[in-house]
Amino acid sequence: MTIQPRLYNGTRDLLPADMLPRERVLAEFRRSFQLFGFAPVETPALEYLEILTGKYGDDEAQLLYRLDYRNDDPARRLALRYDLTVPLARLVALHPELPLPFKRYQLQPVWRADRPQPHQGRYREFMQCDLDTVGSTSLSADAEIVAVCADLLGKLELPGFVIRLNHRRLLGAIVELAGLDADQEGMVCGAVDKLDKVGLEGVRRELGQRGLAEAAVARVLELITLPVDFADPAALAARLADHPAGRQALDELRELHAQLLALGVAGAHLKLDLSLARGLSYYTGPIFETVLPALPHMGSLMGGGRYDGLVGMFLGRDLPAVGATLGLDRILTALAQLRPGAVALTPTRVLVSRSFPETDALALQLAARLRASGVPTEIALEPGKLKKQLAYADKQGIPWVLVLGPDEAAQGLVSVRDMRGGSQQTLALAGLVVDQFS
RNA sequence: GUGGAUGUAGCUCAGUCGGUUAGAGCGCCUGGUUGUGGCCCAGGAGGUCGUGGGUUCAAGUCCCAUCUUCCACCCCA
Repeated sequence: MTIQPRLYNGTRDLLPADMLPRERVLAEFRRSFQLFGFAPVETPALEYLEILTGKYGDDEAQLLYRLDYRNDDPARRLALRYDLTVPLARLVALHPELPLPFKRYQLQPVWRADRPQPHQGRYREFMQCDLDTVGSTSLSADAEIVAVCADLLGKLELPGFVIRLNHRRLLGAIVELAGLDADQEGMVCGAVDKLDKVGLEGVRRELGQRGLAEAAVARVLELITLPVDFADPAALAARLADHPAGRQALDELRELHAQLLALGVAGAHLKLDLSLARGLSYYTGPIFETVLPALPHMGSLMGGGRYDGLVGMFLGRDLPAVGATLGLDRILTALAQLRPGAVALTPTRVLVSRSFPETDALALQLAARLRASGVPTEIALEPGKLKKQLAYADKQGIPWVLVLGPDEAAQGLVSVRDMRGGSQQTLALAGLVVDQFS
């Protein structure tokens, strides 16, 4: 009786062909984060349920994985973390000794109980790559976060990525100017967020269906479709003339934009977009999100914003914060869809074959020498037919095979076979140039 | 969570109006002697037809249930 091997939907095994590109991208992430002075942390997969609840919005109850463990005691209920931002807020509140501003990055999986859609890079267990600055109200903190993300997306050669920028208080101003109550903001933003997907009429229909008066709908649509441009937001600014908070939010976005340009982010990647809303309820200031025009079915690859009230929920006093999340799995899915091609199955560059007892020790010594020079090297673990060893190298995509038999050994030589081209040459064993293998 | 599909060999899929030992391509294994992969040739292994019921003389094929996976929406990474 064997147990049926199976995977929970929305989780996956990552094979070498998945992990090798993944590790490359992760290394790039770490490098960029540290280059901007962010330091790594990790937090537990498990948190007390009460830490996580009440932070994420309407669908939270449905999406949070609660653990069926000590469910009798409400104070001890546990859940799998849903993101890395709330655990960070909890961490900061628990470590008041940390010097501020605290700049940290965190690369860890999170869990969400929604319906998986692999083609959209959507899973129940997925890796989030977070970057946050806690303890600064400066717009430079916001700018830095966005700049790191732009830097990374550029390095990964994601074509034409667009960072949409908006401001929570600007959305609030629009709702007020449309003559609506503040408690309708969430609903309005939710509908407005779909503008680029369902179009103007789609948004109009949804707002109508949700009970908004026609006149109010018209005012909302008029405001969010105002021609907006960082360089010349005149029309919007005019409409906000009598709304100081909205006016200030717009000024903040313009300042953010100016700093991003100064930090070297290309203006073509930046777009002021009044329809960007974002569902997480903890955002309070500038918000941003990145999608790829080439892959409209894919959700956002990166998203974030300022959340000045979240840490205060744990600390008792507000501590400002701003951060972003990069979706590693989604980025890798996007890259695979945009640039399909052969992927490596192994890091091995050289296979040292073994078919001859009399030169076996010599072959092992050769492998040791290559490794000492930094060349990822395998030895044939089961000496035998050379044919099988070559077939193995071929299937694994190992580019070089070395053959060191009695013929070669007698003259101090080694045969070097190029598996991709199919050519082979015999070189002096002592003068082997390892550079050609790396 | 809402709506729609799907399930036959490791993978991608055929399988007629229900009818006898369920097929193909790819992959895998062995061989085509003596130290050489890919291409070619010859052979071979591998299937509870997702699962459980039902209809029928007879079910991969029809009906019901269930599970699985996928797609769109919702939301987001």
